[in-house]
Amino acid sequence: MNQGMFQGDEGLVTSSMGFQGHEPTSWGLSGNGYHGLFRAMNGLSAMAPPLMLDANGEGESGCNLFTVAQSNGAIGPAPLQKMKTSLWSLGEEEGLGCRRAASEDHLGASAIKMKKVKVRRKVREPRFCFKTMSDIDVLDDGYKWRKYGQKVVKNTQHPRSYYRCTQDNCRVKKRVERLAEDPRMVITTYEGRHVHSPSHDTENSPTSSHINFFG
DNA sequence: CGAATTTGACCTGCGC
DNA sequence: GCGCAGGTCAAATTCG
Repeated sequence: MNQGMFQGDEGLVTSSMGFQGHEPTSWGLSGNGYHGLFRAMNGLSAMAPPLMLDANGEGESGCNLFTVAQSNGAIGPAPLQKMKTSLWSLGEEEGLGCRRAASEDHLGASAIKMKKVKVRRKVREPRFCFKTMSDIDVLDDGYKWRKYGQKVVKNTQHPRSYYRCTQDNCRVKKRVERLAEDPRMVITTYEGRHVHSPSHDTENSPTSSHINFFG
């Protein structure tokens, strides 16, 4: 598959994924070495950087990680019969659906381009993406998103959607697109860190799995 | 009626 | 330098 990723052992997640509205702690898993995935999925809701992909000492900051999980749970508002999710962190130049890493620079700079300030952001926002076999495009990850654009990218018949966190002064963005080779697969790419907690992550998180990592 | 989405235009960077 | 491709803006439209 993608270069720069290593394919991890496969395992099964028999509960819902780390999206809101579901039991975040009732992870079921076969196989071992997947604690990192759990942390990652929880971190997902909290918009954790890739370095959160460590729990058992596996996975390090900036590492490339690829693992596969499967869920029978219902995700988001629409019940899914079956969901298959792959999660990986993105290295510096890594990106699925990203034609070139430089576009990320462009992405970062675009936020201020309207001010005619030609300062290229040196600091890349942490970003990672995961692949989900799902009928719905936008999974409920606990945050509120506003769509601000849609674009048909080359060599794909499905448009890519651009979302921004609706929270004030939270500049997290995500892109959602379907895999060209397999339209059943939804690729969600998160960029940035939330500066707040998930919008409806209050009662169903007894272990406070959605940690705010941003202090 | 306000919020969210849609969609075409525009901007920027990269490759040729 | 030009064209292409991706990302964003913002006015128009739709939705709740």
